[in-house]
Amino acid sequence: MAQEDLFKKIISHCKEYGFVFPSSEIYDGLGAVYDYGQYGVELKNNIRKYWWDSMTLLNENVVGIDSAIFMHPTIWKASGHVDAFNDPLIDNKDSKKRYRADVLIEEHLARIDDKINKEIEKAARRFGDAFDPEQFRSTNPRVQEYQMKRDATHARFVKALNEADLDELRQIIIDAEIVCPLSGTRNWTEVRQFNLMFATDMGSTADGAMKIYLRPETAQGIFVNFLNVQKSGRMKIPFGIAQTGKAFRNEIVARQFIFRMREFEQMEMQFFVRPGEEIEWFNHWKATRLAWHKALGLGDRYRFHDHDKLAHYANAATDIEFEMPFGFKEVEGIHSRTDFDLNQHEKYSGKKMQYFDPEQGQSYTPYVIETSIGLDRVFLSIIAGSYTEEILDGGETRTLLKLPPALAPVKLAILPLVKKDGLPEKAEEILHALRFDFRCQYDEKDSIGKRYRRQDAIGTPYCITVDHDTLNDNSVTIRFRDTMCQERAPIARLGEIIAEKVSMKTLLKKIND
RNA sequence: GCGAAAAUAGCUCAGUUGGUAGAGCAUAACCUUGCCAAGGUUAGGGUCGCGGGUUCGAGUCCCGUUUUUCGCUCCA
Repeated sequence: MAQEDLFKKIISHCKEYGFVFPSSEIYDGLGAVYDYGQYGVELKNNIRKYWWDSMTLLNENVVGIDSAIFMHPTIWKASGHVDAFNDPLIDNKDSKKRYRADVLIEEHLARIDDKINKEIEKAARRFGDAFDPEQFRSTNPRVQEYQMKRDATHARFVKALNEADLDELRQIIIDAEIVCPLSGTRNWTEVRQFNLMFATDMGSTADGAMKIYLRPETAQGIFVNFLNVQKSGRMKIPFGIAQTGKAFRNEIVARQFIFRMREFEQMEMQFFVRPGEEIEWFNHWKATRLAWHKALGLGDRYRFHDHDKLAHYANAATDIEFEMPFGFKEVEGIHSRTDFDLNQHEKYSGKKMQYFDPEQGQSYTPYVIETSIGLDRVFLSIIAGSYTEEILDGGETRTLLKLPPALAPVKLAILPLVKKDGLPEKAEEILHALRFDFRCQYDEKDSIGKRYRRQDAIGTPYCITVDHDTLNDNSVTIRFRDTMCQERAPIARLGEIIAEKVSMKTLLKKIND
């Protein structure tokens, strides 16, 4: 099956079986926003719990918080989001390529620098040892001309950036005769600003209303609470703070189903360490996080993608990528963020963001290892990794989700073989005993085979079938989703048998295997 | 945001040179049956994405718009 077809089938399956619906569908939908349905929400909640428990139960030095989506606007200046999420973009009408206007101008300036340097190198070869580059630079007419042009453009550029003057940015590109690297033409559109943060007003709309942003990441809620948690929890370095929650980005292009949404959920953990020990911990979390993914049993579909080009604050970064139907895609990022964030908040807030280390007898700003994972992306990876179409002996196709049992929305279906002879009553009796422990479904409609397939489609790992023998010996059959095999078991032992298979504990233990 | 393609029932899709809207599966009820999507009878569900235009008449032709997919672009 072509990968593209597979992706379409997965999207259809998600809608048809109540996992994911397009938002506001009866009003034509809302771009890149999706709702989770009755089974989707269970799966999503289970994934979140798996992550949360793996962080806060398996690491005694990791605790959780839940910070607000609204935060003080200065936080986003300190984090760099106000600047970095405001890209001035310009399109070339001929090549249809889009560029960042500021990058085009910076590249133009760099080309002038190259020309100047080449002139200097040429002169150096000509004049030999007696050559004074600085004197040449300040006297040679050609270099002077380049330099003047460069300085003039640079001055206008800086001014335009500071004043966010988009028309002036475009004018600089036109005046400097910058051409599209692809088409070679100067046929440019207007420069447009795309702010990737959603903004709203807090307080009255009269004077004094404050423009605030919906958080584009949950990490900053952790950084600003770093000292609150450390002091109130008597935490000692190294320690971590975990948080899950919604984040919002006004993506220019948001596509590929729930892979890139404008409203999405992150699961982030910031781990605070001693400066100098960050690479060791970076490697520790890299291994730990990959093990978490692999414990799901979706096969060898993960890989690391180390960043060659690091963000200005990072000294190591890697992604964990999953092989989606549309290629290997980032599901989780692991970054060594140095002390950048805490330093920034110290600078902007004026509050000391340091930790006194009793063992070292001194204060320092901790370094941070971040693990940042997209809940919706994990959801997609699990659906994509477990969606299976199986050709049976009869030539029929069976569609099933081979979900990890601990994450399955429904753990157990309880099915009377026939809708008479007291079997439904017996089945309901079993249902009422087990539903305190497991999400169960009762179904008596249609043939038993059809009911099995319905459960396969939503990934229910086990079906309990009540037959005529049940009435005599109080035993039932357990039918397994992946193999379609059946085993007979006494009703009294069902709870214990199923619990062992579907508990979060069983999944968590696999991380260390 | 640009370009291309698409949009008909919950899903997958037919729909002839323009002439009253169809199938399979799914859903619900009943009968029959009973271990892997069985059969029968019946029912519900679509102003054909939306808005204009051409026409006696538009699912079909034209324009606009929205949404989706693919490519470009962006991705802390």
